Amino acid sequence: MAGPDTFYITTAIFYPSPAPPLHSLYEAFGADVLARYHRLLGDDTRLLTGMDEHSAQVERMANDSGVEPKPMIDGWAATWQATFARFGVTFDRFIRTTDDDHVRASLEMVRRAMASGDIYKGTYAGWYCIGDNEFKTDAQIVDGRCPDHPSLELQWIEEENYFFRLSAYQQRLEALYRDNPSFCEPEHYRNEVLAWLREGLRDFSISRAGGTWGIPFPDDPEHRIYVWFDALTNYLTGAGFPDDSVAFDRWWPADVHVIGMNITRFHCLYWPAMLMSAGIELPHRVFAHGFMTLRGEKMSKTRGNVIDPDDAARLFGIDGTRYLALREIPFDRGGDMTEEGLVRRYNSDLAHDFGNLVNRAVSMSARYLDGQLPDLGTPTSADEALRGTAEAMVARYRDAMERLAFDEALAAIMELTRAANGYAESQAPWTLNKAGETERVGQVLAAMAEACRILAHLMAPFTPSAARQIHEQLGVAVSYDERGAGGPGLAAQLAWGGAESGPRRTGTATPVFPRVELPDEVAAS
RNA sequence: CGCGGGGUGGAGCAGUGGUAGCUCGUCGGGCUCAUAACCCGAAGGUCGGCGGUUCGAAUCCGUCCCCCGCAACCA
Repeated sequence: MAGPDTFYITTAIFYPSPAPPLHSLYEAFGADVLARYHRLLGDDTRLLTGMDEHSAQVERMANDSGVEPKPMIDGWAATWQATFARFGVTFDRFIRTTDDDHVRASLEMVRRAMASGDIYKGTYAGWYCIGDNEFKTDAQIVDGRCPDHPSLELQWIEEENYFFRLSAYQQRLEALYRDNPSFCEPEHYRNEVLAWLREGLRDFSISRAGGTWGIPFPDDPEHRIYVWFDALTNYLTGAGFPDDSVAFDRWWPADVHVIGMNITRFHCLYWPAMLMSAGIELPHRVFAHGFMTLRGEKMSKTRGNVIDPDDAARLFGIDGTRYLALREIPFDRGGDMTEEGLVRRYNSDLAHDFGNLVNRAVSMSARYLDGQLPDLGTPTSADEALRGTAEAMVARYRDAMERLAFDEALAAIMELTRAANGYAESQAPWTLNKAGETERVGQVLAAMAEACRILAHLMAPFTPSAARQIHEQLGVAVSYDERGAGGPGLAAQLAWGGAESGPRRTGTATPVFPRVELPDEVAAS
């Protein structure tokens, strides 16, 4: 491992809709925090996200509206990209499965599977709804009918399809999980995958006949490539496959695919088999995150309880929204949220504990020291204790970040924050100032500012613009860019008394996370 | 018996054999630098039920009950 390491992160590609709801952004937040963290570490980092555009639903919606699918989703994709960017998601590419290079990548993957003898023509049989123009699985059928078109008789249709020989990969996938169980994390979702593996793998259909929306199957234009060889392949396209071998060698294999827990079957069984068939290295790991619920209910369009991220941002700001999503909903298992809980968490963590800590340090520095912050000086035992807590929390944070345990990383931040507030209380610089002990006042405020400087670095992946504002108020010259790249490396920045600390002039104390009130209409609902 | 996850003080969680911890909330006190913030202390749990193993179980075994996810617009 010489030179800067590369780190390639992907999100799943999202199912098309006019604009992203908060629960889709949740996955992007997690991936972005990880990307920013790796940039801060000094890794050469790439974040890929995008949209899965070749769905029957898209074709149908376009037909219903009397428009072509492509122009319709061009607008949707533009909105998604703009929203992601607005919420600070620093993707390097927003891939669309209609992109030309992606079409080439998908075709190449099918060709390679064919060359390996893993594709054959078989019969796909099932109940077909002429209202949806799509096959329905048993579980989708209610009382023998399509729930969306109960007046129509389902048709039993047998169709010639191409199949991928997943069954041939049973032993190789078993070996994969035996030798490298962390390929799929966290463990509770891996257990489910292992259970599927024990049940035995069945070949899956990779084409659909008819239709014009989708990538034509190689040498058989009557068929379109069905979702798997189209969607999953995006991770390769995003790394340069198949045209740019220099980029591909650099980025592939991906370090982590961040996905939702509903698609582990495809990423943890189908995908590695497809890559084995194509003779391509496997990604290092697939990380499945849990889902967020609102007041105990799954978010869905039908229930009408999806959250518009801009509504959240109006109340909590972009940074606050990012923070709350990852703090309230443990990434590895999901969780429930309520409006009251979010407001309480925001005020408690960001406004009252963290924001207020920074505000106390900066305003006392201005008031007692005329903004001239001295060096840390010779530490007292209280100073040493604060430093010890800082070092312990940095270690805990880094361990948690490696595991994508963002809620734990944030808990470590809050523990250091509380320790710093306690330090302020016990050292009482306001009392020292009255007693004229100006040297000790400077030392205490320098220690508080040092804790804040480190805390802002730890917060930076989660709340990038707030972290920047805090560093400005502390008088710290940040050397990394808006995306978190180009700094001196996190190890140096996080050391107590390390890079970017020392004597300096502090700025004006301005609340970075103003307290918020629960809006009446939300409180009443 | 489809497959997974989970049931711990008011809420959300940690805790895989040996005095039950954390955050929020509640109550009391302190401080006054600060965003009516901060700090300290207290109350509150027979760890879903029953049975078993053990000197000793939230923690191991058995069984039962309940909730959630895996299939549907949806991450």
